[in-house]
Parts: sequence; structure tokens; C-alpha cells
Amino acid sequence: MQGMTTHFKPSKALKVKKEAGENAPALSDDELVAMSVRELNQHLRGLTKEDVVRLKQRRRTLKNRGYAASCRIKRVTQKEELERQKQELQQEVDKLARENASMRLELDALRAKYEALQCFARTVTRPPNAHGKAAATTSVITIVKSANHNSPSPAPFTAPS
Amino acid sequence: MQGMTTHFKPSKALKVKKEAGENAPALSDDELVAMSVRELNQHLRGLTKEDVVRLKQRRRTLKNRGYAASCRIKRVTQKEELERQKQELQQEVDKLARENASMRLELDALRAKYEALQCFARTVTRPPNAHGKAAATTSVITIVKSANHNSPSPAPFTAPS
DNA sequence: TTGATAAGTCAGCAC
DNA sequence: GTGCTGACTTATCAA
Repeated sequence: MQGMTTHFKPSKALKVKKEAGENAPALSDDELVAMSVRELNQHLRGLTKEDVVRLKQRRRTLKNRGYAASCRIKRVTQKEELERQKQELQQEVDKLARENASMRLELDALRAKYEALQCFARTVTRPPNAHGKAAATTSVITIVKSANHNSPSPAPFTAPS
Repeated sequence: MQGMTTHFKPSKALKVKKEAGENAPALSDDELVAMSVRELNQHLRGLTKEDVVRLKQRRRTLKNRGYAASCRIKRVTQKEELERQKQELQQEVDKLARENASMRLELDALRAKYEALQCFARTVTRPPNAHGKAAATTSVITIVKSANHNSPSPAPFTAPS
């Protein structure tokens, strides 16, 4: 329970403690609600059974007023929390989507580069089937001798997946 | 405003229309609240000014009861909606994260392959600086003649970014 | 007994 | 007037 300093409704219980003379200085709502049971009992000395009941009921009602207030506060707090989390997730989605897009670009670029290099490698590797118009641009003559296939390199000749 | 068929509180206004004889069959809450203003005025004929006020007030209260109910329903509906959206976003985050991870793997693998191929290409391309222990495993002899550097391929010899 | 919450009442605002 | 919503009360349930 919290302050309850911003309430504007004494509502009922307006004439709860006009009598009772000296020992009961007509405690305020705040006092009454903040009081421990033991303290309350002190103030209950010398009161009508009816007044005791009334006072206890007023206390209970005041407490309930506080409970209702915390309930409302909790409700809006949870709602704000939900909205906050939602926004957070949205930002994460955006971030991941951006990363994703840029990686996709990078991947495509690298694939292109890879294929170009592979193309070139084939050119370089394969024996030139010397057709008529040979040696117009790049001319490569390669002789491969004794290929050891226990090579530790990750199979540079397989096609890109 | 909706059905209001699940309420259990006639609360006040218990003895609102026991008199009035014939023309007013003591309308039920449901009837009263569903009535249009024009219909209501029909039923208001020949009633005390006081009774008219009372009946209108009862109607207003019943309406308010309905409003309060819709207000609460709206509240929980919005909350559920928020939670649904949140869950949706979470799923999207998961999906994007998975895509992201797999692309990262792919990218790394491709980079490795690319570098291996590049390595090989260099091997093949560069003139073999024939040191002492040459030709132990793979021996490649390449002769490149007349390299035309206007090649349209995307610079296969630059280092991967 | 205490705390929390659904339902209802009322006040007050906006249209 | 109508509809909505914050605050309050009451009933009711759980701990």
C-alpha cells in the first residue's frame, strides 16, 4: 500500500467520530489506515461496541481503497512493461533484419567473386583445347604433374554449394 | 454495450415500480436498458415527476453497468493483443536469428573456400620459385603468356574484403 | 486478517 | 444523452 495522498473522496463515514469526547481525537483516514492493529486497539478503549465495529469497518474500507489503487497502478505498470518489451523486440527485429540484409549482400558478392575465381582457375588449370582462334587474350599453358590428393585444403575444386 | 446476461446484482432500485397500476408492467433491467429514448418516453406517461427521474436514473445506472463491463473487456482484450504481438515479434526474432546464424556459417565456409581457391590460384599463377625440396607432392608448372588485363571478371586477384 | 481483484456505482470528461 | 474511464465500495477468494 502506498501514500493515498491524492484521494478526494471521504464518501461515507462522515459522522463516524463526532462523539467519544476526549480519548479519541477523531483520527484521520491516513492515521487510521497507517495504524497497526495493536495501536488501533489502544484507540478502541472505551468505545461503544457499535463504534468499534464502525471504526474497524472504516479501517478495512480505507485499506481496500489502497488495495484498489495499487491494483490499478499494477495494471498500468504491467501494460507499460508489455509495451516496452514489445518495442524492444521490434528494435531487435529491425537490427537482425539489417544484419541479415547486409550479410546477404556480402554473401552474394563473395559468391560472385568465388565463381569468377573458379572460372579463372579452370581456365588456368584445364589444358587449352587449342581451337582456331587461340591465344587472342589470355593464354595459359599448364602442365600438372603428380597430383597428391591427400591435400589438406578444403577441396578447392568442388562447386560452391 | 453487450448482452449483460451474466450479471447477478439487481442491487438498488428493488422497489422502483410496484405502484403505477396498469400502464407500467414494471419493466425489467434488460428491457429498460435496451429501450430507445422514444420508447422510454412512452412508458413515462402518467408517472410522478419523481418516478420519471428515478426511472431515468435507473436506466443510466444500468447503462453504466454495461459500459463498465465493456471497459473491462476492452482492457483485457488489449492486454491479450499486446501479448500476442509480443509473442509474434519474439518468433520473428528467433527466425531472423536462425537465418542469421546459418548465413554466417555459409559466409565463413565460403570465405574459407574462396581463400583456398585463391591460394591455389596464386600457386598456379605465380612462377614457381624452385627451391631445393621441390616437387614433393603436387607439382605444377605453368606458363602464362600474354595476359590481357581488360578482363570483365570482377578482379579475381584482389584479396577478399 | 490481509491483500488482490471482478463487478458495480458514481463523477466527470468528451462528443 | 451516450459512452468511456478513474476512483471507490463491496463481495469474494487465496494465503
